[in-house]
Amino acid sequence: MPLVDKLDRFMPLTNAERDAISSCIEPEREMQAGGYLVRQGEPYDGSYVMLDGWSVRQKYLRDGRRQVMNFLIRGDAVGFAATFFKEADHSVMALTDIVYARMNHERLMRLIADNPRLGTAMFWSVALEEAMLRERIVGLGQRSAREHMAHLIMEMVARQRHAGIEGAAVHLLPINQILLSDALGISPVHTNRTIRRLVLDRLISTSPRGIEVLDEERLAETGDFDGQFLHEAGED
Amino acid sequence: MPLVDKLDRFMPLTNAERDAISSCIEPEREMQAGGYLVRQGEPYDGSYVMLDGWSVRQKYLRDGRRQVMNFLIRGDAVGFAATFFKEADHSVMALTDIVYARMNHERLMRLIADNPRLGTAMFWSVALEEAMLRERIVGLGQRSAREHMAHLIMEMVARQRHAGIEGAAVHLLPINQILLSDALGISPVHTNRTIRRLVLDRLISTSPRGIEVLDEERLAETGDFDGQFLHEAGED
DNA sequence: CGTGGTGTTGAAGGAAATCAAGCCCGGTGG
DNA sequence: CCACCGGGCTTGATTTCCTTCAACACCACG
Repeated sequence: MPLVDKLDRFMPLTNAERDAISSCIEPEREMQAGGYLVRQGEPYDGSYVMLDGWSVRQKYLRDGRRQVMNFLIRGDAVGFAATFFKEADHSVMALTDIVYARMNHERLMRLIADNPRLGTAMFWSVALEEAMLRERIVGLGQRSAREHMAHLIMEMVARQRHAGIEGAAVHLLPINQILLSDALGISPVHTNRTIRRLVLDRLISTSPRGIEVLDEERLAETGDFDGQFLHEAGED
Repeated sequence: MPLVDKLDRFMPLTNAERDAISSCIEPEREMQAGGYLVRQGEPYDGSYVMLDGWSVRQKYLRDGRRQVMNFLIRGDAVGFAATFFKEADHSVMALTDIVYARMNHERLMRLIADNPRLGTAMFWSVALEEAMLRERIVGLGQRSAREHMAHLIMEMVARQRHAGIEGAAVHLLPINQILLSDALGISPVHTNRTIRRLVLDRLISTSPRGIEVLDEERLAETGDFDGQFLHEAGED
């Protein structure tokens, strides 16, 4: 199970622990691109795990502007900490057709109570999400469009790799330029120019299906990306 | 205890629960302005609660640029979820002389195991932190300097009010313009001009000690601030 | 009475937004 | 079959916001 694998990356779990978490995951469901896992302004319906496909976490302002917080892939949890809020302050929308599962929250909380190690692992997962938000803040606040874009692409490559998504699909992002511009906080036109320049410099290439990374090393360099913030290796 | 009061705002706690949490808080300590609770690149030393004064959560890039994530006041937890990381990806620095306390993390985790309601409350606190980070992302990505500044000031006013900091001090922020510029992701010069314009419009006033809010309603309006994201009222 | 940190303001330059036009391509319908 | 349409991508020209550079005022402090 993707979530179990993700936690295992941080803290090797016993088989019993793996089974325990898995037992909180309800049967798989599917959703079409454009569907919502969480709707801004409405109550949380529960918490979920992404099993396949891409989603986006985004927030609309009253006047229609949109900010993309993050992209979600296999193994990412949705609304785990936030279910306690009475209504969602942002949305989570399926970007492609996705496979996901509901988590039985009560059961999970009970398991955490019985096994503190699982609690630690879940807290780690929440802290990881926070670290990614902080990285987006740094990108938006301090980095130029070019740096920020390079950083975001590298982040997605690294996350997909961690999630065990390998092969040709690794580098392809199902993200169009409008979406990307709302993630980087810049206009679509400027997004396009920035992409073109990265292509010209042979750092990435584009195709109708998305962006492909050509030179990871130089892309990481231009984005000042080091992956440390993903806390790849666990503490112990 | 400020942390207890904060959790209590979300989910009314029994006296036993209040005592339980308080029992995890070690004796008060003090730190001078400029000291560090968490140092970027070094291991977490533990987790803390702010009891008085102001701190700032910030991250430095390799080339010296700095981004401020957030300001911390009474009742805010530091490093609660993140202690599990092997090293900190950001710093928390005392902005004024502060009073704080260490949390006994193991004991707290054990209490959470024994009382799921406490776990829920702690998760809520973490989710609240996340919500504030998301709001900073929206501000940096979509709002103009003027909107963002108005929003940030209103956020700090609301948070201080929630933390029970009343009276004349409510509106005064011990934040200089350089710090503010690193929070808003703009240059110090532009920060100054933006402040001046807010003063000219009689939304705020400045004094050697900081910023004072003159017209909360119009300031909230120009910042598109609604406070919903602070999830003031608990779910039930 | 210098000295350094902070705030303020003007002028010039640059990064990104906006406005505008045209392209490619897949879908749809006459 | 082809005309038409719309969504996404691309590029040029102009404008706006913000940065950078520079100078100076203020004040706490040694």
